[in-house]
Amino acid sequence: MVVREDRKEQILDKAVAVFAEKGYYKATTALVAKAAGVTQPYVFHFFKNKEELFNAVIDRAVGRLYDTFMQVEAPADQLAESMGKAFKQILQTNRDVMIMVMQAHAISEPAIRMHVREKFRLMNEVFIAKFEAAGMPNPRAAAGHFLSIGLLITLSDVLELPELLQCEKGCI
Amino acid sequence: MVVREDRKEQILDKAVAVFAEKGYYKATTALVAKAAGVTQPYVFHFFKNKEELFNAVIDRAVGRLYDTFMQVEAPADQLAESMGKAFKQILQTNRDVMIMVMQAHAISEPAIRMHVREKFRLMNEVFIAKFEAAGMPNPRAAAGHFLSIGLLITLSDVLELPELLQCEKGCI
DNA sequence: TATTATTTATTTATTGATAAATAAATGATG
DNA sequence: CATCATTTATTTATCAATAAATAAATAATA
Repeated sequence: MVVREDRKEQILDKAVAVFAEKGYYKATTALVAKAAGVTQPYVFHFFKNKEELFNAVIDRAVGRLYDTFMQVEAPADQLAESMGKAFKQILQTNRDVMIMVMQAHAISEPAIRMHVREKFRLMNEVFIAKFEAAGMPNPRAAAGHFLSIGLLITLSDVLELPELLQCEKGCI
Repeated sequence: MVVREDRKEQILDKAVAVFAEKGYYKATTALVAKAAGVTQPYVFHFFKNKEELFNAVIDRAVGRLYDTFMQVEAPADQLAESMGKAFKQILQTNRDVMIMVMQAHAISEPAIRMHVREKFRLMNEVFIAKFEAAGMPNPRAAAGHFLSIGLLITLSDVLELPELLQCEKGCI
């Protein structure tokens, strides 16, 4: 027997990996439950439905990404590169989080779509602010480019095509 | 009554829109059938299963993208920009094709994943060759960057967040 | 402190819906 | 009438979600 909040955290914790590996539709609530060590119906004791579960997991995941990027400190001319490295670092330390967030826009469920949209809108705003504060010349362009790198890294990782990131001299 | 091949083409033709709008899992074979003006079970007369249908649709879609990019002619120093514009053009003229291809890697079905992987591997190769032939300095980097722009444009479009592409001076 | 009441955690069993896929029947046409 | 096109009817499987039941923990009270 575990107190409610702990159990909920535990489910959220384990769900990321399931959603990242299987994708929203193939990630059954039974699989999430199993990963968390509880029974399938019990998941619905904490989350109204599967969509709400997913959105809660997304909240945490985006929070993680957010924290990591906010920690990056570098002079304007190196910030973009440092942030890019942070992306690759996250892929190594928190792969599930990255994969899940960077593929979330492919889910057509309206409630999820709306939620994901808001997350990306916010992330973009935050990135622009950070790049701007660092005194970068084109913060909006940099933010967009930064996101696009995240998408490419994820694509490369998911499809197991490292050559997509491979370029001439050290690259990214 | 229509001859077999025509009907098959018709199904493939209509399926793109359904897959693009709904995503693989929410795009039921019934919806595809309805869009093509046939009954649901009849779809299986042309495709062994849903996965095969999807892969066939992807083949066509990638072919379209391929054709469009191959048509782009520009001197080395303007090629990247011209290709970027081609992306945006495709989004306007063949939105479904673009959306579908650029989100296909989020499908976890092994047979589809493998197929999509091969398509991207090939596209990347082709892009590199094109950039190289044009005499661009870093063809691999350019190809990767090019793909990443495609991903970002798609994200921006799907989430209805035009600001992700908005940057300081005209942009992309 | 022993006993009872009440809450909180969790499971088992079940339902209803959806969707892919198969098989059998019907219709058209050369 | 034989062949190809197409539909109707049906099966099977999967899964989210609900409901009912059990077990464990905590609180109340005598």
